[in-house]
Amino acid sequence: MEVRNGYKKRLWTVDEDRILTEYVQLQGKGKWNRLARERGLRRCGKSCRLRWMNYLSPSVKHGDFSEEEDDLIIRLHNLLGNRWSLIAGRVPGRTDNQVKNRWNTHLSKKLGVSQPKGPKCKVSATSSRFSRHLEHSFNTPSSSNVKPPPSSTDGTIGYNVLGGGSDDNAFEELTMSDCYQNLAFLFSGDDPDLYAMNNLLEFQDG
DNA sequence: AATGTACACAACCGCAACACG
DNA sequence: ACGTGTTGCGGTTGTGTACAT
Repeated sequence: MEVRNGYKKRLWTVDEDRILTEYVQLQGKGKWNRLARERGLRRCGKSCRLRWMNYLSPSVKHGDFSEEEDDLIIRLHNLLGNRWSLIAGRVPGRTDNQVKNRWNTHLSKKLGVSQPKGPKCKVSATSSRFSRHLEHSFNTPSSSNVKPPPSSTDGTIGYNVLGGGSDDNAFEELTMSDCYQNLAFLFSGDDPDLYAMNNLLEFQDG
């Protein structure tokens, strides 16, 4: 087994889980590096954080995905691309890792979607940053990642500019009905990313 | 029963952004 | 303004297991 940076890649033991859980119950989340040092865990802080967020946290739902969850993920992915944390935020009890795994192992095959290749089309993480990204992208048509909006002569009103990476799928066209279908159930929330997307679609439409 | 293979999921990595002194 | 430590993200890879041969 490979050992890097003094840490092994291995599954968490019951004891390690217990130590981590006790620490979070006492000290709260955060300071993951300190936890690893103080409790003598041979894990890096990032590993501790991931274990808590993806598995030990009481808010994490375990077990099979329901059809409703699958459907939600598919629709969100259609709209947002590989923005797993944002998608996971709208699938109650599921983490970004779970959603990502679900997509990669089940849903992409089910839909016959090829895995993205080539240069990544990574969008900044936070909502506000993403909103700025969208704004910037459409103010600067020469941007390497985002094509300028085409003229709307074919019923296309929006583009999935957040796509998973390859040029082939990064700008998947969304028809009017696609967009409305996707957006209708999403805009009950107040996510600024989706608000930005809504503005984009209005811009396209107008 | 032993071995090989495919699949699902857990865990790690690199990077970028953020927080704070 | 800068440096350092921390957090969060998406992509990738290792591990365990079910199934086939």
